[in-house]
Amino acid sequence: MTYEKKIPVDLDCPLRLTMSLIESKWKSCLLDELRSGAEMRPSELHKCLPEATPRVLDIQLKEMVEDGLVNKTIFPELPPRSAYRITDLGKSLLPIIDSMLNWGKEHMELFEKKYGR
Amino acid sequence: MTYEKKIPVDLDCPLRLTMSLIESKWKSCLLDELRSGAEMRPSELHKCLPEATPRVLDIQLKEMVEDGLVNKTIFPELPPRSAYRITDLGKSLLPIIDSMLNWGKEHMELFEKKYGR
DNA sequence: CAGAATACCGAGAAATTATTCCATATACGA
DNA sequence: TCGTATATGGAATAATTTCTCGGTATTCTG
Repeated sequence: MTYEKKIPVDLDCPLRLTMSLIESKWKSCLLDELRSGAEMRPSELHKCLPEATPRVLDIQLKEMVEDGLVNKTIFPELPPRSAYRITDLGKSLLPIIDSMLNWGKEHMELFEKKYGR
Repeated sequence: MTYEKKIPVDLDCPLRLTMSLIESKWKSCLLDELRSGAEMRPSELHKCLPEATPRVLDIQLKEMVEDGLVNKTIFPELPPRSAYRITDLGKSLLPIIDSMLNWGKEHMELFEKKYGR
């Protein structure tokens, strides 16, 4: 496979373990999009995160399936159809995603002033 | 400079903003080490995080200073001495660090079983 | 005096991540 | 029939991040 993580997650330190599961560019956003527990199709997720290419979403979702954060269902139909759904393990990360989302909202203005636009 | 972030932080989405501040490999660990508010010297931080090279700690601390998460004091002495201290802004990230630390502790065993040691 | 410790930084190599482009196969609508 | 949508993934490239090595300068210890 072209994309294969050498060390899937970091087992040396609890903080690094958690970070290594979500630090890729779009994983936290994907968990946020999937938070309701509803099934979402790849094309739907791409519409929610248009800045990400379908390719990178595909790769990161695959890793998240492997790590147990989301499930994937493939419907044997044509045209092809598949769907992702957050698992209980993935849901247990949502409080962390929430706190990052809130922190970001509270401090966005500060960083816009500092770096920004 | 050799190491310069092209886009310092991600201003497009609150979640990405927060992530972009802490997603580098050692930043969350550095915040954790500095949490008490005490000053810590670079060599001291390296002793706490021996897996990281002094070089990468230096680079990531510099970015954290720029982002306002830590302060740096340089003492005009020889041999050279400097020290880092977490800022109020940095402290406001500690609840997030805590929740990641706790999640990691709770699920470490699961991932050790899964990906082995 | 030789060597370690101190902080820092440049340069290049290596590793990791992300992007871009192309190809597969099929059904549906214009 | 042609174009679009669908999901997926190979391959090459680009971008980013981290690692390794070496060099600066000075003090202190053995």
